[in-house]
Parts: sequence; C-alpha cells; structure tokens
Amino acid sequence: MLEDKSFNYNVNKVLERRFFSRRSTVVAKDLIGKILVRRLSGEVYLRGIIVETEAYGGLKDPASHAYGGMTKRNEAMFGEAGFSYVYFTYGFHHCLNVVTGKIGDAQAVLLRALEPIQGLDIMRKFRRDKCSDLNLTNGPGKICEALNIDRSLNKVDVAKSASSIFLEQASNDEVGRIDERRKIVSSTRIGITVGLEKRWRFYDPSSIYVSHRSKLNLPRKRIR
DNA sequence: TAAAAGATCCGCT
DNA sequence: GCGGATCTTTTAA
Repeated sequence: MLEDKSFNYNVNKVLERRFFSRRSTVVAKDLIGKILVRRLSGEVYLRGIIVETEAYGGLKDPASHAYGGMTKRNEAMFGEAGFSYVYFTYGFHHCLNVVTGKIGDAQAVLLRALEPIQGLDIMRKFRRDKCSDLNLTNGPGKICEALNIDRSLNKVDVAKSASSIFLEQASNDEVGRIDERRKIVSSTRIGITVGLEKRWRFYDPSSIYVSHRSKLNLPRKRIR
C-alpha cells in the first residue's frame, strides 16, 4: 500500500533561481536541511530532507566533470543555475546534481544523502526491497534509485514546483526537527582522486542518514 | 582502453 | 561491523 502522505500534499515554498545562482560551496551548505521533492505521475510525491552534499567548482576544479571544458555529458553544468545535472557512472548508478553559479561557470552541487520523509513505501519498491530504511537514500546512487531518477531527468528546472524534481523549504512542522540539527560540518569529498585539499563536502553530523558513517566515526543512532 | 563524483556481496570478526 | 573484490558501461583519451 502507498503511504497516505504521498498524495494530497501541498507544496512548500520552492527555492528560487537566485538561491542557486551563488557559488557552489555556498549553495551546498545552504541545501542542508532543505527538501528534495520527486513528483511522479499521478501527483504522487516522494520527499526527503537533504543531509549531505558536495560542491564542485567548475572548470578549475580537477575533481569536477567540467574540468577540461564542455562535453556531451557535462553540458547541463554550463547552463543556467537551478537545473539538474544527472550522470551515469560505474556502469550502474545515476547521480543527481544541481547547477549553481552563473551561466558558463559550470559549478554544481552533488546531492549525496537524504533523510526520507514521504513516500517511503514507493522508495522501498524502487530500491527493490533490498535494504533497510536507513540505507534507502544514504548515498548519491541510492537517492537516484529510490526516487527513480535517471538521465531522462537531466536538465530539469528544479526551481519550479511543476517539475518532476524540485527543491523546497521545510514546512512548519518539519522546521523543528531540522533546526535542532542545524550544525553543518565540512570534510573532503568522497570517491575522488584529485582535489582532496578542498573540504567541500557538507553534512549534518547528527543525521543517521549521512553516507559512509562508520568511516567518519559518527554515532549510528539519532542524537536528541 | 582504462578509469570513474558508487553500491553490493562475500568472507571475515 | 569491516575491508576488499566485483559488478558494468559511459566517457574521454
């Protein structure tokens, strides 16, 4: 059965274009505590609180896909802020980014982990019932599998609630649980071999939904 | 043709 | 719980 809250959901305040047209490091940090929404056909919504992101710095960042200039794959990164950049990697997985900065900057923020809050039954199905709820969306590839995101959702305008992917503020009853853990921490980025001097990974250290928790020596149970 | 912004399974504690 | 091998294909050289 589908969860009731997947339907009849009133969209919160959607993040505007100007939110995204800042530096990727700033946007990455500000996205912690915001909500990623995936709208499926039939007005069904899957939602999760963003608890982990990574900033990528464009042409001058050796860890970025945009390093070395525009290609067929990274084209979206060179476009307008507030659009999605979805890529396929390691033969299996998709990853979701949001383009930031000015046109041509090729900056982006990778969404790495969510706390799932709405539509969990559907997310479990997309994940083929192979994991616990804790592991539904605690990694960039897992987010895309749980929310059924692939390259067909590249270059989607995530600053519009009519889109199949968009970003919004938390609602009033959700604000409380987010403000409590508003302490954001940075670290080096994960899965890269260059650019390791930058601490451009941002996360909420109190969230149990952050990826690679054991390696970070973080508590595995919720702190309250 | 080799490396990649990853996740899972397997064998060990 | 933990590390490492393995899965697989797009991308760019």
